[in-house]
Amino acid sequence: MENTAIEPEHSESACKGTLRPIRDALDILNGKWKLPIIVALTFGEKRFSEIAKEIDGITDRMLSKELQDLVTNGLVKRTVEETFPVKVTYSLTPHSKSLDDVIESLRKWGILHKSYLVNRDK
Amino acid sequence: MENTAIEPEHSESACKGTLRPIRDALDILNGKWKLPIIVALTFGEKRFSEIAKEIDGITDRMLSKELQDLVTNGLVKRTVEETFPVKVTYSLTPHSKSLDDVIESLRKWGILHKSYLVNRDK
DNA sequence: GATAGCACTATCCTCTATGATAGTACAGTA
DNA sequence: TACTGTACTATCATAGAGGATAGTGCTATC
Repeated sequence: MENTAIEPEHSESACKGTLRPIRDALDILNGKWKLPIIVALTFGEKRFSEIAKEIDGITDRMLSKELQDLVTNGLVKRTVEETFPVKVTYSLTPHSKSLDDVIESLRKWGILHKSYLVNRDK
Repeated sequence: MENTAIEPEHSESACKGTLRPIRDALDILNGKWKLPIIVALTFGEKRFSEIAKEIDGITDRMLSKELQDLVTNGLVKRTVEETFPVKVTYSLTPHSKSLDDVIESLRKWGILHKSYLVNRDK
């Protein structure tokens, strides 16, 4: 057993190295609503009910919870204007703007996938 | 009430138009494992157990199930070599290669997010 | 003969994401 | 006075994602 396919135990595989940041990203962006919420806010700051109106099917409960998550992770800023009644506004942070490429590539791929399905099913 | 902010009911908001393909994409790529599996296969075709080795934490059951999903959606090709014993190989399809941009942007953002966290917490 | 690898499948179980519904406190409007 | 809008929170329920464990039929290896 002098040379049973020596594994490079010192340097992990390139694959694992690539996988790590991707899994980190997915941990933050997981779920059905986080990216849609961020996308909605790329069109400008919005109030709670305005976001709800843009995203079909989301419930108040989900929107509230996901917004909190996003604020905690530094991806959304919550601003309260001390008027009567208070006005609450949500907007993107510089950090969430760095998601532009992710969003754009996902959008393009969504379109591509749809046309793929059309071609396949005919 | 002659002009109470007429909504453009004919043309939906730009926001909703952008959201649709993104939600389509997320529907296909959802879950913890699909993208990691595709990433693993970008490093070349692999056998079942080889994929399992690259992706920490995945169980056989999940890998099997997710691979089936991916094959169904045209994102992975399953090849059986009729040797003894049979050798099963998984590889990407041309269509899944169109995910390159998504994966690369996600990888970059994962790295960026990590350094964001480091800067924020100090 | 025992064990290990391969590519799975079958059960069972738990937990979390998501959904449905209702309620709150206040203000403005008809 | 009744209703609506705003920005939520609370409670309850459920489907399904995901995990743990074991088994299968075959072969190759110790």
